[in-house]
Amino acid sequence: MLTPERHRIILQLLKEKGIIKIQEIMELTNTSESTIRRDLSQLEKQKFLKRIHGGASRLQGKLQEPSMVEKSAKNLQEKRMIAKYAASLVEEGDCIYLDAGSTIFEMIEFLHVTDIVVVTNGLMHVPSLLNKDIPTYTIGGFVKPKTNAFVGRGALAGLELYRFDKCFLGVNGIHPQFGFTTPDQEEASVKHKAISLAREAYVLADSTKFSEISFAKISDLHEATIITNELADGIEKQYLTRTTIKVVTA
Amino acid sequence: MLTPERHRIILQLLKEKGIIKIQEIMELTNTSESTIRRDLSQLEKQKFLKRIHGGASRLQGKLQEPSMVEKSAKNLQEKRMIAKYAASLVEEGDCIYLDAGSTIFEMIEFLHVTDIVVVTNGLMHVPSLLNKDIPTYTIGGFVKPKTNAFVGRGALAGLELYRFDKCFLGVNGIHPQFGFTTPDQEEASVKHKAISLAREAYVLADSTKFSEISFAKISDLHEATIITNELADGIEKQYLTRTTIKVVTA
DNA sequence: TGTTTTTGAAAGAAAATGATTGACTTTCGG
DNA sequence: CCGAAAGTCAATCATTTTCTTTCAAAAACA
Repeated sequence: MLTPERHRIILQLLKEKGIIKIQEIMELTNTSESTIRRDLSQLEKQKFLKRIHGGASRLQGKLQEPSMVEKSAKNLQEKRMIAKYAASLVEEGDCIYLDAGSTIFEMIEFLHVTDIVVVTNGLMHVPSLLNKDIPTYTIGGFVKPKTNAFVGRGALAGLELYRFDKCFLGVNGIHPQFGFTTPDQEEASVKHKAISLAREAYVLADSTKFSEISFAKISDLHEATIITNELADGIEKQYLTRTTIKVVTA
Repeated sequence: MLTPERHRIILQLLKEKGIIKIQEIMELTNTSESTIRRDLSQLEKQKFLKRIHGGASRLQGKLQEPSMVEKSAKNLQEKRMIAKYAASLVEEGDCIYLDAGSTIFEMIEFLHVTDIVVVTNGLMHVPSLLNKDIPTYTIGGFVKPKTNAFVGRGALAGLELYRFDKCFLGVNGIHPQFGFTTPDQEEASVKHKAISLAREAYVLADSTKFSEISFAKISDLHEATIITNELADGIEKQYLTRTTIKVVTA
């Protein structure tokens, strides 16, 4: 077994389980303890994981944003359901804004209308959009390394050039009092501005985002319609007086 | 078995499995280890795969492959020479502009300074720049499908936000009378504006571009220094009175 | 025919691996 | 709290595998 393959397996396991023991990896890869130790050392140096006594753990402190790859493996099914519904809202002739992030990314494959224009701040979205022959604009600005999102002054100025029929956003926290929040202040500014430039704004969020609060506020709840997969019991009331929620079920 | 056939098999295997060992390929193609190694080296140089200890692996940057892979290996060599020299002009602390296009793309791997800022209109350049931990800005705007370059009103507005120490451009035609030209008018506008925003402008062009005229004019020759690999006999005079040319030799 | 390109083999360099050693951590019973 | 047993760790070494370079034979080409 080649080294990169082992690394891939280790990261995959880590993504699924959060913590792994050296013993487990040894059995799965049929290699010696020494080799696994070396692997873990390398991966730690590259900031892919954190070594702990007896194995390794995912590095994802609460302060840290999960990177794009980690996110995309998690809750993929739910995300796709939500994304599919959101995509169905897009109508012929629309000009839409697609936020960066993996949930919004899933929307692209479900976009079956042909005569639309898309503006996005997600670098990763562009190839997929072009593949579908969708005219695509980006807002420009600083490229945030971890998420590949355009942010900053350039992004805000770029946004200012456009107006949208609909905008679709991802967020990290949804809270009745504190509204929509996300860890990065720069990204929050972009999202906020996007909402203000659209006739209709939609926030795509799986159920885990409810009652969460992140650092930077994007806007109040009433400024966007929430699309989610389920609502925890008893929390409906707090939200439904403040905004519209669409629950998508399989 | 012919070389292109082997290459096809290798790429096919790679697409299916993600990682392949040299041993496997040897058995499948009935050729020697040396030959496979040579194949892998070539394919790596053309950015089709990544060599790893024991075999090869698919390169995952989805953004980096698409239409850019249509370059002959010989032309690539010249481009890389030109690109390498251009990259050596970048100094610590510079803010530089990198035009879209494959020649400029080759510059990135030769950028060995750490404290620089890059602005680009090339979507494909961004992942490579981020890989090298270089702070990267894009100018935004419409994404031209064929070249993945940002163009149009949004791109011009995005450019306006920045000023550069140096800008590096690709062109299609260089002519003493008609100046620098390129087929797409929108791209010409962006290139023209980039030149006007930079203290020093450089045009990277292999020798085949000389005496060519394309549709849209970018600027006169004197507005940029030309970096090329060779000068056809007898044409020096026509150019050297009008601009500066740096000829890079192996 | 002579020239260039492609191929396979061989030698030494480099990298990856597994086992071993002694030091360090954790656990758990007293 | 202590100390011993069990588990884990970094460092090192010998072995194996893989890599690069070089050279000459074979093949393709003019």
